[in-house]
Amino acid sequence: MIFDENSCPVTATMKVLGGKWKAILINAIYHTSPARFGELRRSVKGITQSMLTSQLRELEDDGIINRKIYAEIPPRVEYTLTEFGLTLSPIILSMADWGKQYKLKKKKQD
Amino acid sequence: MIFDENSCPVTATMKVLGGKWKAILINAIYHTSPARFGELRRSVKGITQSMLTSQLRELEDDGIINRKIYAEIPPRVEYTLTEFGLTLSPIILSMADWGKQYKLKKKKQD
DNA sequence: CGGGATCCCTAAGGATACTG
DNA sequence: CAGTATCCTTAGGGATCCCG
Repeated sequence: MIFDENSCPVTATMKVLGGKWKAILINAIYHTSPARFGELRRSVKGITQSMLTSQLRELEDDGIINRKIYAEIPPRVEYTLTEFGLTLSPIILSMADWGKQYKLKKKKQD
Repeated sequence: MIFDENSCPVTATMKVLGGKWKAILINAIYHTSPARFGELRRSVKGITQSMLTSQLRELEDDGIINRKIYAEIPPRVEYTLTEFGLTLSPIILSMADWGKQYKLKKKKQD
């Protein structure tokens, strides 16, 4: 069997939620919907403004999240998962599950 | 709610199957078990020997795959998923599923 | 408040040659 | 056959400053 990087659907998924921040951002928006920009910046520990902006844009381009702008002063922007983004939740939730098991396993090794 | 990079189980999972090759390698070994080194090098298109070696080592260190060495000439090494590695299959399979939907969606956008 | 623009640096990834 | 060992390139990520 041939596993081509460009045709592999698993790799396609990894491109969408890969990198250091996307999975955690999807998870955060999933639990904090709607989520404001500053709210995410505070709750997602360690992320910089520029990374938060760029990752949110890429998620938006991929159809995972919605960006709703309110014409107010001061400005307000709210992020929510799209319907398509919600189809990721089984993956995110099972990843969260597995991550917990993995941490337990790691502790035993020490 | 606080989402800490170091405590987030989703991030922990991403560290295990993140990067360019690990998810596709797990998928490949899942479908080609036991998988020999050269076999993987041929079937996983585009991967180099050094990347294949390093990624397999990291997966082994994480307890995802087994590495069985046969004391033969010429040498033979077989890789299989561990029991713990098999617990990843729901994630991998749902990622494969989702990736297909994502590709369909992308095509429509063009 | 929610960004954009710019510059910078490390680490992930890749190419090549050699070996038990 | 299944790797090591080196060297090299790039892009992911980060810091800082500026703006409507």
